[in-house]
Amino acid sequence: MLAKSSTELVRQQNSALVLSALRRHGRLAHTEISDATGLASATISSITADLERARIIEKSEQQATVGRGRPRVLFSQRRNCGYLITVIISSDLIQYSLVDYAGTLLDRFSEPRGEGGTAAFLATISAGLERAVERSRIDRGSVLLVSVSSKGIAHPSEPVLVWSPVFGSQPVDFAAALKDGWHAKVILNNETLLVAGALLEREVKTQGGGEPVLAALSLGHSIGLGIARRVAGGVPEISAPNFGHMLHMPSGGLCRCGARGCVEAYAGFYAILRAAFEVPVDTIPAKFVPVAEIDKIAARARQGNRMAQLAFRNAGAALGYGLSRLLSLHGHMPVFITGPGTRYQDLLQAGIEEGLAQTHVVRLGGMPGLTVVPDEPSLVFEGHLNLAFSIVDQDIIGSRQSMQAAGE
Amino acid sequence: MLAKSSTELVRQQNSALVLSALRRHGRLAHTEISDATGLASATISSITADLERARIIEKSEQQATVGRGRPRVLFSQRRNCGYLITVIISSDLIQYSLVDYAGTLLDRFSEPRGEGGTAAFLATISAGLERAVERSRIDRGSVLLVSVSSKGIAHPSEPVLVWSPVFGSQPVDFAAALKDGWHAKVILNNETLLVAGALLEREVKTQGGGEPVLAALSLGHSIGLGIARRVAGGVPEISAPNFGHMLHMPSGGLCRCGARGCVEAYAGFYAILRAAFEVPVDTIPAKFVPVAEIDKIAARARQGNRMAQLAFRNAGAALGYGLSRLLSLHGHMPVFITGPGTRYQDLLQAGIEEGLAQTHVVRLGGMPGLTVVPDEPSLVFEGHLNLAFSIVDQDIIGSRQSMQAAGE
DNA sequence: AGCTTTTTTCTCGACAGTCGAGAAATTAGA
DNA sequence: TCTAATTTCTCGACTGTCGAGAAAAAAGCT
Repeated sequence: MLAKSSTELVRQQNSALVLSALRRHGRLAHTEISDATGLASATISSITADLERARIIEKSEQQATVGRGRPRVLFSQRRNCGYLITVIISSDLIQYSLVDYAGTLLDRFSEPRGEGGTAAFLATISAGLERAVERSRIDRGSVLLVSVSSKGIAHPSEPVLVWSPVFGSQPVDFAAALKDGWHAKVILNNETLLVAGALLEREVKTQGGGEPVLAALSLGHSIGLGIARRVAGGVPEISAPNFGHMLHMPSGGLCRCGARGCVEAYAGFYAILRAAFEVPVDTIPAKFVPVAEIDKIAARARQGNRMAQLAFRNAGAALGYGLSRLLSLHGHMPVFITGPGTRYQDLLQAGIEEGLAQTHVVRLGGMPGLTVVPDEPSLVFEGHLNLAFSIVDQDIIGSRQSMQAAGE
Repeated sequence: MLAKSSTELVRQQNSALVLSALRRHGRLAHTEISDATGLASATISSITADLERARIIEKSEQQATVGRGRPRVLFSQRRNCGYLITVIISSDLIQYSLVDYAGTLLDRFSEPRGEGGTAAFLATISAGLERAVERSRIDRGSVLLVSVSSKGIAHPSEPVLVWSPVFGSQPVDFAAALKDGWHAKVILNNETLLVAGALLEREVKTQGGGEPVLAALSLGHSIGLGIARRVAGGVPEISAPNFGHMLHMPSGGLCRCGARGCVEAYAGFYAILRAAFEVPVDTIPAKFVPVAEIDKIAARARQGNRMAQLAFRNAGAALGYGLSRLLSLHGHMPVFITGPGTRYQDLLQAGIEEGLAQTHVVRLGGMPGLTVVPDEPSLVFEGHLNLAFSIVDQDIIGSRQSMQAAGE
């Protein structure tokens, strides 16, 4: 069923367009906004006047005043229009970042994630959020959005972690981490989904004509995958399929998730460890493997140790077969590999390519582009900002009465 | 990048809404359209007046005149506003159907698809299309759309068959089947994609609140899969992943496509034949297997023949593992099984469930709904109409100047 | 038959939004 | 001080949606 349209929705859409142009380029003049959005100059006047009245954007006083003619007035987001907190959960740490509405990082700190069940975990996060606002003396009510990322599977609409390596299928509802005084919306996304979104945005920025779809593959203790697709004239579509726990080998090695034969049970760090030491594949996987441990195996492999080489090669093959299935089911697309596992790319590459090579998709469409992108943490943060601000902007514009009221 | 909006687009969107309501319910009164679309009565007046002026819809004279009050005037599509030809290509036949703008079937005939290369094949279709318009004495120029379906992989935007069981990776461009005098747009879609689209539309009609996503699995000589997803307030999103040639078993049985270990090489009719007769899995697959042949094997299996039973069970397992991968990469969704292979469902079922059961997605989300829907041909045709008319309507509305001009 | 009731369609004016054109503003340079 | 250049701002025309109520037309009632 299609949705009906109206003139008000037109204004909403075009306001969003103006804000997103401001996000992308930061601090724009009237004419520049007009060029970037394709809207008529008069429309820009009207929209910016509205947004200014609603205290969402402001004219920045400092103007470079270069060239002749009437000096341009630059618009930018009002910094204290609202705040955003990103919460990046990794296996041992939780990182909190406080960002203002203009997108500048105000504060960042990390805390150990601690032991205990989901309740203790949520309490830790709750405390972390409190600390974040108190350190910068910010009103809880002015935090518009808390954007959480984690490994595992997020509920498609609620901020609930449906499955995670640590808590299994015990659900974690991050909305419960906000106590009284907070009005923020909470969103939760898979970490690699954010990476895919960030990579897509980078592609768009550098060369607009790039392929509008890509996959991000994160290698580490667990295996993450995100897909980002730019659809014509709309908000990009990003998703995080359950790649790490897709079936690789029926009745195969035991996985941390309890099932058998998952991709992760062959390509995760613990699986590489298991294979290198010829431990039976049905032994319970190690909870956590220090990277140094895998580094040692990699060193042995690079010195010619057959068993170590085979461990990496089999891990690569599991990834390659998995990627071939991804391409079969989602269409051909380039793959960007990231995460701590990229340091073993030399040992994995052959297996990955072997796994891909023999399948129908690859024979038909050619080997997909495989690009290593090492700096995962900054991609995750970038992905947080992209996604979070697009939601915040949408929400702010959506609540039109606020704009009307502020106009008084 | 978002697209800019304008008042004209609003009218386009709302006109499309009116036309789609007319498609769904056929022959509606002013008030009914208003109810169905949520638009104000005055807006309906304006839009219907426009569409009538543009000779797209008309008031149907015959009114049931039941109840008191001013009698309602019913609107419906003008039948001769344009025509649509669907071309359904199967392994041995090509079926042509001529449909008028109101959606009523005017003519239908089938022809053998013949032998020879792609050029001869296109010539056959070209002749078939000519025959279709001549039999009904319809002007070639008034055919708005030719909607073609086939097994295989269609190009995402062009009407080009990128890979097919018959022609392999030799491309077939159906646009070339239209000679001079034709102005029709040509679209090509995978057959099972249309089935998925039709099933989704049926779900929407019967119970609006059903899950907004489903997969259609077509079992036969080859294996087809379509996914249909209803996104909030938009046109449904349908796709046809390359499921049949997704990797099932590394270095496995030889497939018709030339690769090894595809799902089809275990679950296609020729694969069941191969397995039942214990032919080595690397023998060249049979070009075509009569259903009677598989029926015989099924009869033997039902009488307790172990080898025949195993052939079906393994086919089922290949499907089950494949479906588990589908659910991993596309999220949990119900599966509708169709095609000639559904007559062996009793023999396949156990294997399918076995393949699904052990994977992480199914352990987490439960066994997906598996529903058998036998009548594939009518689903294919339904899918053609759904998709084709949504495109035709969009095009007609999109060309606004035609509406203005006709208004003179 | 004539009046009332009921239901539907049609019309009008208010309001929101976009656009093009051109006026107003403001600076650099002659 | 004047002119050219450049940007912002404003005005009127146009398109579109909406609510309210007028107009139309059939059924029922007296």
